[in-house]
Amino acid sequence: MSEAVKSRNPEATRSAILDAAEKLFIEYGFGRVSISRIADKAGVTKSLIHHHFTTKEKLWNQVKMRRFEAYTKPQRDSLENSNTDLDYLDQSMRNYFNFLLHNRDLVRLMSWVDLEDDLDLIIDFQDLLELGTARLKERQVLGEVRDDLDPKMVFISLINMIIHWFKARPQWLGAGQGLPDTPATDEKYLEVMLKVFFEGITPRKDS
Amino acid sequence: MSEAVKSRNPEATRSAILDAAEKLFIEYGFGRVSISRIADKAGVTKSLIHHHFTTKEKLWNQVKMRRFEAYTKPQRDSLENSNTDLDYLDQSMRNYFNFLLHNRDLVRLMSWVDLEDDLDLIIDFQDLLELGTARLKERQVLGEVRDDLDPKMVFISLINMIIHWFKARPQWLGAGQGLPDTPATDEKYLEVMLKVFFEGITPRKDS
DNA sequence: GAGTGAATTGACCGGTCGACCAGTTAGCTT
DNA sequence: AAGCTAACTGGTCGACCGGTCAATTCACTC
Repeated sequence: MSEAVKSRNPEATRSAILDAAEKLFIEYGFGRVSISRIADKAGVTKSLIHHHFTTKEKLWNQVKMRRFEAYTKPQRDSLENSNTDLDYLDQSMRNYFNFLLHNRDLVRLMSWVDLEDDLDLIIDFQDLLELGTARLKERQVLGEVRDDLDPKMVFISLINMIIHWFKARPQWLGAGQGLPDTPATDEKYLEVMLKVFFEGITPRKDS
Repeated sequence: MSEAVKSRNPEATRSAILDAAEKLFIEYGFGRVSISRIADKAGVTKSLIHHHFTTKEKLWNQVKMRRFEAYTKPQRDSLENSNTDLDYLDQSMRNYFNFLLHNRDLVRLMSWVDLEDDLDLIIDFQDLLELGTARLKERQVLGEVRDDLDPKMVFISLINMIIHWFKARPQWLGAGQGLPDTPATDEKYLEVMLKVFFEGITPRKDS
């Protein structure tokens, strides 16, 4: 113990509890995780968790909030950025894809949240939807995007193609057979998806 | 009681239990549902559930199996069908979309299963992936589908666009604001998605 | 350095969990 | 009608659940 460690550090224990809870909740889901288990993993007494978070349900909320805020904020910033030509959109999608690739536990968390009905968290997604739609509309008036497509729906189907790749990834890659679980597979999906998407939204000159 | 009802009907009680368990598991997830609750809903004693299914985990497996078999079988039949021109593919996708639209609890069940790691169920999906890919390949050699696209990935992104619409539907439609929760919204998404998809996979003549 | 309030502890609560088991009952075979 | 097997019941088990509480310990202020 060369470092002088404060024997009391409420903020550190708080986040230690949140870290442990996050890992367990994401892995097993709220219902299958007990407070004692979280306490063990965090190296803390059960009562201390109740002291800091009152109830299991509230702890779960804090876990979700903390993680989602770190997610939606940079996402929103990115969408609010001014430059939105198609090359930039392409790059944004790649960024988003790679972000989820390296934050698969976040995707899992989103899946759990989908299955509950947490109204608080939905609002953030509405914001993102509005922003993304606005960006697509800008391109539409410039004639770079087919004008017979509702931009809102285009944005949603785009997001769906990306997110659901990671949500259902174990299913497609699973069981050894089928697709190999390598970065190359992710890359291949990304390329095909982008090709289909951009070819699909840009207007045709022929026929 | 005009009907003569057998006082013992093991097959009926079995499926009564399965029905009750299915509804509860799909709604709240495995971890949040207790055997007693299932017993109550099924109008049956707790012990009887253990008699028929031994353990809670095994009951959950039976629930999943029963529901997924009823799902994958017609799906496989449809994909094995001979006619596979693009119009037919279009119709298949509409059918699949509408099927999920009227079986949203099945989508929920799929979401729960995604979050666990049930290796048994994955195999069925592998089969469907192979079949769908083969169908797309047939069209590719005929020049109806761009040949720079990996058919496997095309099929996956197609499925992703459909399934994830229903998985994330509450999120997009939620909170009152945003998109209205009406059949018209589903219809609109379907149309945009199909337009983008077909435009995206067919070869261009220009440039 | 006395006092104060939050951090932390361990013991404990009633309730419910999944599972088990001994015993009863009904439907079938012969 | 006897006998057997599977369906079904009620009671009970120990473990663990989420949550509470009183008591202790520490870091800080004045």
